[in-house]
Amino acid sequence: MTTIYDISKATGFSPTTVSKALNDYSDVSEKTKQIILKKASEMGYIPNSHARILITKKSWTIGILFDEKLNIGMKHPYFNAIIESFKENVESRGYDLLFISKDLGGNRTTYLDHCIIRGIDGVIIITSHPNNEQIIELINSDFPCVLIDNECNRKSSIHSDDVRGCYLAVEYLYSLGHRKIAHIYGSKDTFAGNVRLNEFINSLKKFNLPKIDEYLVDGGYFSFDGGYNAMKKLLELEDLPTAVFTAGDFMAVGAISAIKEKGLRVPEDISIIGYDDLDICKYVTPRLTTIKQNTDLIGKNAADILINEIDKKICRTSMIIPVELVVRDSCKPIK
Amino acid sequence: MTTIYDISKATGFSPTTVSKALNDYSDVSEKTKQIILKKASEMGYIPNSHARILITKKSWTIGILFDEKLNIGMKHPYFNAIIESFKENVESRGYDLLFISKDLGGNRTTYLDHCIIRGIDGVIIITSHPNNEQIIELINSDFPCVLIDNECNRKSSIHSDDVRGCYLAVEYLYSLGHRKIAHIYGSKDTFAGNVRLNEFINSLKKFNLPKIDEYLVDGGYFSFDGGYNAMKKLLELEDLPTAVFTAGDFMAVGAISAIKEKGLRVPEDISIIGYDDLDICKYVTPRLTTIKQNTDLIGKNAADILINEIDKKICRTSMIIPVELVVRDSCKPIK
DNA sequence: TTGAAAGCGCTAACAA
DNA sequence: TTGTTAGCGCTTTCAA
Repeated sequence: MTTIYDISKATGFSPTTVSKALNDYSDVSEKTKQIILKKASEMGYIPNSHARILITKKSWTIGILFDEKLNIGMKHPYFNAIIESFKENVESRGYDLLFISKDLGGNRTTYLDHCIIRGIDGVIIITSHPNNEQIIELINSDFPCVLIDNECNRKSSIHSDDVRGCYLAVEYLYSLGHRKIAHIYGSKDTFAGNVRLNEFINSLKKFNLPKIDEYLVDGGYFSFDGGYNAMKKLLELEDLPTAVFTAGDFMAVGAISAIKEKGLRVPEDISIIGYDDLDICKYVTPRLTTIKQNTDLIGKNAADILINEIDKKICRTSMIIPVELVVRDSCKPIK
Repeated sequence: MTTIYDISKATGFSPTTVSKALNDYSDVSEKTKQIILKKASEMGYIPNSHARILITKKSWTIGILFDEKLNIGMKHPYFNAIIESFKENVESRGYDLLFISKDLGGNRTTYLDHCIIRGIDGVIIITSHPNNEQIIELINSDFPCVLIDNECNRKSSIHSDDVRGCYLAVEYLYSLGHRKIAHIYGSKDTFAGNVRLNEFINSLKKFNLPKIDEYLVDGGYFSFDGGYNAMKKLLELEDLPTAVFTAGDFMAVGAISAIKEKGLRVPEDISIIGYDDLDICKYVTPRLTTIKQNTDLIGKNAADILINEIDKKICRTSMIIPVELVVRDSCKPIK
């Protein structure tokens, strides 16, 4: 391990000057800088970030707190897409990404403690249960945070324009002539599940469609099985809906599966529209019509917001990202 | 920021004793320990990992080097599943996961330098291009590494039993009566693409089936489009294969799409078998028969191998994980 | 333009 | 069982 002291000895300059040269400070002569840089390279010098962080208090690390109920962790394509976009953006600005767990070095720690212990500069929170005690502790602290797919008056947040998304879905189905529209909603424990359910109901009103309680079914935590089971309930009704809007694509695929099993066809008998625009939409049969969430923009802007907060340029931002209708093959005009 | 000095002053014990109490050393009296712990808690003491790492040289951090050509980064479900399993395992042993990029703090660094600067304890490498200069530098260093889905005589590695996987695929198709079996292979740049192509050919031999060059088509980097385009080429042949083995599930789904587009049916006209067992297999039509790679075991064991290496218990391990045939609906006996 | 001294927060020898 | 001293590798005053 070469240190700046080794370089100091080898070049005859003081450690201070070596440090300055290495960090490209202006108060070192060009000549000295070149000598030091050359020697450092020869000696294979590699800095030690911990020593540096200890004194500068800046770790160039952003934490990622990923905690969701589907319990498939990183396998969830929607969150993954956001994380990927977030990661690209923060990395290009020189930050590393560190996963924040509840354990560290074999000891139990809270999320907030973990962030402080590691000296990270900020944290992005992706969670399906924002009422978790530890998450609340973090949100109530003055640690730089951005919440994804949530809202909160203490911290910055970013999510899709679900008001518009739900409206677009209902409007599209309405324009195809559907009047009996059901909704498989995501668990009311979740921000997205709640908002989309409310906005679905609001959108019905806008088109003067009645709210029918039997047409509102809980699809759980946005999974295939949740959608499948919810659709089965809908299929037991006397008066079947002609279209179903699901709060997530996985649930839509599950619903389609239940419909097929019953011997009915999508979209001939029942139209289905999803939410998210996961890759899978293109690969299922029929290809899924859906509301696209722009994961690229969500991740990218989450990074901007967080870094601005870290740099103390901005205190708090709430951002809403546009959605769009993606028409494929799972909806059809009513006969 | 409370430090051990603050606690030292508040309790009257020396910083050393405070440190020992906080770290649960045995040479502190129980009474003293309790006093210190109580005070620490009162004062809201939270340790500083950087100061600790600086002296102990152990960061309780594992790097993850994720670099693949499909260029969808974390969105790839196969690698994600492995990372998720790996993450769970290392976290439960007290390690954090840090993504290793090529930049740090705004400066360009190589992967190896990045690992050293951050003082991480080890790194897991997931890459589709192991011949990258920087990857080679890392592999040739004495930094603790585990390669996923690759082999290398310098470092530990773990991957699926592709020899058996390809055999199982061919055996299954053979048992259904198929004799004209094509293979859409993954790019020869990749470890998996190469091995599976070779083992497909070896398996043909075992069943005395001829190797037909036109039946071997490059599907690129395991993508839907790659499989789609490769299948289109196969469909132009005079003498169509009755079954196609693809080196990845995405390519299989792409191939199915091309077949349907041509007006043929899967599995009635052409049987398709994939590789990976991604979630998507269950959701496409027909549900995809495939060779399952055990991502849970790969991730879990990768963690074990790496941690054993970090703890200097074992120098190097090469591990091969069993695969299995998962029969669904995309293959059919030949008439 | 350069360097001496101090210290970030912690742990590890060693002595008491 | 407790404390003294030194130092991990670096940056930051401040003086020369």
